[in-house]
Amino acid sequence: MTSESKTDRYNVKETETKWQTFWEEKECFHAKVDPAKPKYYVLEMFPYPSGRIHMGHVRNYTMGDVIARYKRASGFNVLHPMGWDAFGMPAENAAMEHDVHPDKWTYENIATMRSQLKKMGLALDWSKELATCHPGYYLNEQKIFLKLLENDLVYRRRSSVNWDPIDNTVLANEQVIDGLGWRSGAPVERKELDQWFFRITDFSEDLLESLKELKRWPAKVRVMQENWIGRSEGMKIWFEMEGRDDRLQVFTTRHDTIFGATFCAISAEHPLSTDLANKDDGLKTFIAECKAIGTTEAALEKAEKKGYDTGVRAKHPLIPGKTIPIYVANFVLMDYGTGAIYGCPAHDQRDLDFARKYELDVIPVVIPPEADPKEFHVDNVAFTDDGPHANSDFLNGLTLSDAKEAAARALEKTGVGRRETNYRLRDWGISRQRYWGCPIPIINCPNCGPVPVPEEELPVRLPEDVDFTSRGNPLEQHPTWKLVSCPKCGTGAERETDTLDTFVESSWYFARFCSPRAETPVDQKAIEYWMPVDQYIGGVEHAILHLLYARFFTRAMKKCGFLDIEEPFAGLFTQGMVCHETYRSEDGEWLTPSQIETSNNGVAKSFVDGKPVKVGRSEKMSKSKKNVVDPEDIIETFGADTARWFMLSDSPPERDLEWTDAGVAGAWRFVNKLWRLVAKNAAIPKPPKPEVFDKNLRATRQQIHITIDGVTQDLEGFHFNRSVARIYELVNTLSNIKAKDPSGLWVLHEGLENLVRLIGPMMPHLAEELWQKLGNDIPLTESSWPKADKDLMAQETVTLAVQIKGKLKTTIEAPHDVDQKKVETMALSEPAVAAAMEGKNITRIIYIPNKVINIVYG
RNA sequence: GCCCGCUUGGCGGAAUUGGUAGACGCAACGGACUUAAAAUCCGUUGUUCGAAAGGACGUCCCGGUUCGAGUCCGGGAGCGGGCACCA
Repeated sequence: MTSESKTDRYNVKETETKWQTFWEEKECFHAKVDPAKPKYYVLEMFPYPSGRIHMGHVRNYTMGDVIARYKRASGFNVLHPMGWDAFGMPAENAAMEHDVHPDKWTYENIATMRSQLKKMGLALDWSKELATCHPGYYLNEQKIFLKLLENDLVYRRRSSVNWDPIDNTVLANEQVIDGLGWRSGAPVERKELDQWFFRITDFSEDLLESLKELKRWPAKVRVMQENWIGRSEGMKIWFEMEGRDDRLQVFTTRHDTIFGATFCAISAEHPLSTDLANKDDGLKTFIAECKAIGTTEAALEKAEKKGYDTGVRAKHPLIPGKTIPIYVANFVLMDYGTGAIYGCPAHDQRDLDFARKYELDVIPVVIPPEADPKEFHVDNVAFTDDGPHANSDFLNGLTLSDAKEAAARALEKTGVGRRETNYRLRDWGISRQRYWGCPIPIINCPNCGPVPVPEEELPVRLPEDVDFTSRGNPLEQHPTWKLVSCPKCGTGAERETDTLDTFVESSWYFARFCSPRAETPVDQKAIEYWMPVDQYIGGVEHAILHLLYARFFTRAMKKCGFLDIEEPFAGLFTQGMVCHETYRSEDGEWLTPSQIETSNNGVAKSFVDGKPVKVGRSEKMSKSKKNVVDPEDIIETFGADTARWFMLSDSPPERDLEWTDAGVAGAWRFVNKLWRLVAKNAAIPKPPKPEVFDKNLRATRQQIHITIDGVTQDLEGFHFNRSVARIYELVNTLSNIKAKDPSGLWVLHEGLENLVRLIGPMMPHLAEELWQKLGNDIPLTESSWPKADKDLMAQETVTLAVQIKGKLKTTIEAPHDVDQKKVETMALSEPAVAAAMEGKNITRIIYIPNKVINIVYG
């Protein structure tokens, strides 16, 4: 007890509060446009204000903060803002469940989370804080929307939603569980509504091509977006139909297989399906069945592939007199291509499964190179490789690409086909039948149709007096809000009651951060200086939708003259999740980690009732599985620096992190170890620099400078865990400096000063405190990043591996860059090598300087 | 179902371009200090055979390329992310 005197133990609370206050009062992190300085914009994906911050936030913001502080020390003018992605469903759910207004709920959550984030000691510019649910934000979003509308980037069409027939409510995909509504339990139907869309597909090619330029994005994210956009070159082909005047338009990428076409399939939502269903009750029933599947691609793909023969037959475009059946099929998407396909079962697995099920013909038109055209047939595995064509008239013998070309020409010549590039990407549906979102600034007039709300009447504010007890969209239920007169003709009209998808807010907030209080959506001067974001950091789960929407929106804003860049994020880093073991009681109830006691023999018991607990594998921290640790508890007990350090140690940032008590304890021990090491030695003044250093001290200095260099490179490359390991090694070395003569003391001080500067971005409070202890008047936050002395880093000798036939025999010490002859002599005279080589004939020696020498014998 | 990842000791991980696998941390064990405990410090720790010296095996599995493979290629398994209304 008494040995734990004031000098031994680090007073975390006092110190962290001290420096947080200091940074705030001095406005250290307020960013101002300064064209004389190079800028650096660091941004972490802003949080949804769900209530309290979680470990995922701590990890995300710690990483961003390390970059922000490191770049700042390296001389950049850093913008590092924070805000709230404040619109969304949870606020409405809270309103329904706890009778609290979404506005109140959201702002209270923001207040809580802001104070929690402030305790993390982040180098944030809080003066730029914004919340997307604030009218100051959504006013500008409405302005952008209207500009987009003017520029023909917005349109309205019918599109389906998940409809709960009991609650009379549109459901999010998340609210559909196994095809049933989450509250009512009723089977969910697809229902068509008039909805607004952004023309993201206008930019398909550009969004795809520009991915190549995003050099500082993870390759996997670029690949995912590439596949998502899904460019494919193919043909539109028109099939005439027996007994009908219209033609069926299909899209295919395998027009070389046209002679193998044995059926056509159309989507249940295809106009032809609707038309035919009028006279066919069986088809009507089948279409209803299709619409019960749901709207997600996964549900459609997993559903059993089914079809319904419409009885209408399509005429083959190249074989006179041949007709094939037209089916309505549940796996054909109306939104992709033309909503109609032709099937060539022999060369497409899904078509083949379908053909076998409905006993349709299977005609092979491509055969394996060595196969006999007369013998080859397809059973239950489609042949999808390249090969000579057969049973295909003028295509016979041609390879896949030649056959495609020839078929395309023939189809174009007769006017029944046209080459076309198609994209899997669909236009972005932005209508949401919900209250807590940005109102769409449109008035629907019975005479004029949709009319923009005049700019001087913006923002269209959300009404506050809303009722969440009835189901459906509160805006639509509101007695007066929607009743207005048409701005054009003055007759009675209705406001658009749909609100915008919350992805719209997150598609431009990064631009708004540059000038969050500007009267226009963005301020030119600010945006030109700060944009693009130099480093964006967030979860991989956003790899496609959010990031693609933001890329589109930036282009759309450019087209409307708001800004002059295409790509919002020059650098992207996607971090892993924070996981924890899961615990269940004997009766299967989930338990929180704080309810668990683990005894010395490793048996886990419930802290509450002493009963044994089943320890499950580690999973992403989630409320539902209760495997959560509250960051605030950790910060209260161990301080922000400990939490931050733990987040950065061990796990590579792109991978999942396993949260363990032992790991936190280790980080906490290290914080104290550092404090003791520096506090103890800072008391002894630094002597003048000596002329010479002995061998050990030279090695220590070498390590100090290698560490500076290594940590710098690690931070640049997002390898925080590696820099942590280097810092541990340096601390071990510095702790072991025995000689306290002037030269030893000088080196110790050199090491400590640099050490403190290196930990600055990771443990800013402790680093500031130690920096002050070392006698510095200028705060660390205003000090520059250390520079490694390359001369001191040079290695005098290296350890070489000596291998025989690739197997390690021994190692030898040799001068750096020594030539091969000398190494050979040294290696062969090693006893272990000599013994192993006795009587053997050397056939080859491979020498990789400073790494390895490999002796190969006959 | 489709697209994209990941898999290395008891555990988290390191190994910059194909060149000494296991750095660093955690846990465990042994020791020092202490009346005792905590804290701290020192040491051992991939598996296996061996008293030791030393040997063999070893990076999810199977196969290949190479003087040499955790790293490259082909096939497979398990786990995770996304699939357009969760954010």
